[in-house]
Amino acid sequence: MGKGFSERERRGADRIGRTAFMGNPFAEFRDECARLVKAALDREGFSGEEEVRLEVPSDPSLGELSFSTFALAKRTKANPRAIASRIAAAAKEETKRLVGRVEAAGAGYVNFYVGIEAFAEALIRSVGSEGASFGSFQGNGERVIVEHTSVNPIHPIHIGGARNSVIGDCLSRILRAAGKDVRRHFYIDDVGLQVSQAAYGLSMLGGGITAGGEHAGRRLDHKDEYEDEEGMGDKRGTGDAAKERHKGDHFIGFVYASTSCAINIRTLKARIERLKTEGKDEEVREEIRKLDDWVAVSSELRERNAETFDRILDGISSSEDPEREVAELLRRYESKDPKAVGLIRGLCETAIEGFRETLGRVGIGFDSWDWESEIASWNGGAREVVERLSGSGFTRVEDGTVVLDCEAVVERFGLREKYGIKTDVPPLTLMRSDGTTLYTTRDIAYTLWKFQRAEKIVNVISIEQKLPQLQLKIALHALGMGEDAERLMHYSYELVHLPGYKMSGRRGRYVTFDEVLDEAVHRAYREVSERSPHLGEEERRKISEVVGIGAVRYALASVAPQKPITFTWDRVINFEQNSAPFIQYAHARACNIMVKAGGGWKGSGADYAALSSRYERGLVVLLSKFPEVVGEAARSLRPEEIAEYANELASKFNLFYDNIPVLKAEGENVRNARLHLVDSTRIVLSNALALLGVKAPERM
RNA sequence: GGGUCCGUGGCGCAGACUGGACAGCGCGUUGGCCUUCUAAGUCAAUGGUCGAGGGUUCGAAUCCCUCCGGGCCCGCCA
Repeated sequence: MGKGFSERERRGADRIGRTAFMGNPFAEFRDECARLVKAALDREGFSGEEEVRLEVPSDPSLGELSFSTFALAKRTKANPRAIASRIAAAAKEETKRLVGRVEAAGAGYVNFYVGIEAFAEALIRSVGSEGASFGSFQGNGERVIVEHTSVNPIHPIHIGGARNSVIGDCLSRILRAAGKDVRRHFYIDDVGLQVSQAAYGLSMLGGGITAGGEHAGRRLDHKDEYEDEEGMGDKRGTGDAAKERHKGDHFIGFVYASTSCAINIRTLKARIERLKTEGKDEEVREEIRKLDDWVAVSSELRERNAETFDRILDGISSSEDPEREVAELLRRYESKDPKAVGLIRGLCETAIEGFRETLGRVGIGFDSWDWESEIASWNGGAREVVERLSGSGFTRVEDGTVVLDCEAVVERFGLREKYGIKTDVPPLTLMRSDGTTLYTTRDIAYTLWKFQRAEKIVNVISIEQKLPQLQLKIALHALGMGEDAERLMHYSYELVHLPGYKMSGRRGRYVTFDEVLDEAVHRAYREVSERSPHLGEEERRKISEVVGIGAVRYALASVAPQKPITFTWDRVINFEQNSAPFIQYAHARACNIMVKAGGGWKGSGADYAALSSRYERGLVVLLSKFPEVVGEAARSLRPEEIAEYANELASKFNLFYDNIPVLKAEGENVRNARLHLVDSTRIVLSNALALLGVKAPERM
């Protein structure tokens, strides 16, 4: 898309694309073309022109790169077509290495074609010698923290959170390939009001949700569930009853939804009574609508697990003031009261255990799990932020709360234009009247912590938090850390919607990542069994895991992050073209050829000049672009570019596969050249998939 | 209401930061291709006023302005 992030934010992402490459035949070809154009311009008397810009022609038959003469023609009042022919003619006089042909074409273009013999050999050498690291390069070792996922430990990771995880993980892989020293951080928001609410509900069940507790007793075996039922197509945002019984994060999600539901119903009822006595009919109707919504939620929840729901409901009904008790629990947790710590930490540990299981299954790991309580709360970090900001003169005290006047900071440091702010930035409440801190305050403390460990920070956080992330930067300026703010990026992405409604953790309405993965693997298994009945059961299971999970990862990584996604099973689990399985299949085909070829061909001669068909040329050229694609994806932080590249490469390979015989090629040296090409394709497909965190099976 | 992001064939997307040669791809629909390296493939046909209107430019899906439609945000939630 390219519009999602400002140029300022992109600069924050660094100019990785300009870093020196190890083996990069296409960059060499590009340099050679530029040199030819410059030399030709000099010969023809167009001296002192600025940097030569080359474009990729719209049609491969027009060459691999082209130079357009329109701008030059405009300046010199000459005919663009005539300039093009003069440049082409002059360029033909120069010595060339990777450039094969130069031609004038169209109304004013000079087209450059690779000389396939030299170029293919250069490419195949590079890929062969670099192998799995072809496409990645040495960077400056700059430390980058990528914070991603960071879902609240009060419900399982749903499909929206999964988008965050996959994007964050792909970004980490791509930045690492670009030579950054990447650390992946998960921020555990254990201090918030929501966690306290979940823990409060949990306390009504007498604790005990971890292994050995009453719910763990009904643990199901994963395998049983596999063949459980034909499909889960009718399950929509109602949770997964089986998972709720055996996976802690799912159970916590249920407890949290039940608690927030019970509290909301109770609060709304009280408010409606009060409004009625005050005769505010309009507002009464409004509140009744909200109540109706929550009553509907309550019956959904009750249907899932009546016993647990009723116990929570009873507990909350008999409480004098549940909202106050939740706030009290949070206050006690922030002051590290042992009982509160035991309760909340237990809940969080259980939830995180569930996250680890889910994320581990899709190959997502972290270098650091950062507890908000430890980094921002118990060590006084957030308190210190409040104090330092108070000393900055930009805060005021309102009704016992401490508030940061963001607008004043924006004015003082001239941030309006810098951050594209067109309206007033709302003030940020830093501290509640009961002395507890708010999320963004703790996030400021966390950010200071991160800057002690890295030069750059990328926060993968949904678009919903755009304003608080801006306020965070503003707060850094207020602290005199404006330069650090420049090295902090909010990498935002749009939400995943469900067809009828928005996902809501508080309402327990979400499609979990676990159920999507289960369903994907289930469908992949059916697919594999149908297509490859000759494979053994064990291998079919393995392949379906890789294929199903790859499909989900690809679906989430391949859509530009600033586009909202509406969840449908068919969309997230696709096995046809433009999917991970399509790419994996191309890889498996390439592997198959290599297996059948054996190893004897490697040392013998190869005729690279024979790789002259449009299929082979196209493949060679596309392979050679991989390093630049990686550099570009890293520069612009766009994993979807890798996805698209991999898809295009698979597509080009399929064309080659269907049109050009390899094992039955005529002539030993031609066969060898093609085998080199297939092997290079295999390696690059595998490297590209690796950047997306997708495994490349050798058979499917 | 204000801000912001998005709007490309029936559906889902790429192309936009960095303007260039007839706007690509998938799904769908219709019709072909497995005695040749895996048909999760491939070929052909079908289908688009690039939301609308202005402007800048030799040239605009791309840059600028206005408008229309949708997502998101505007809390002592996160």
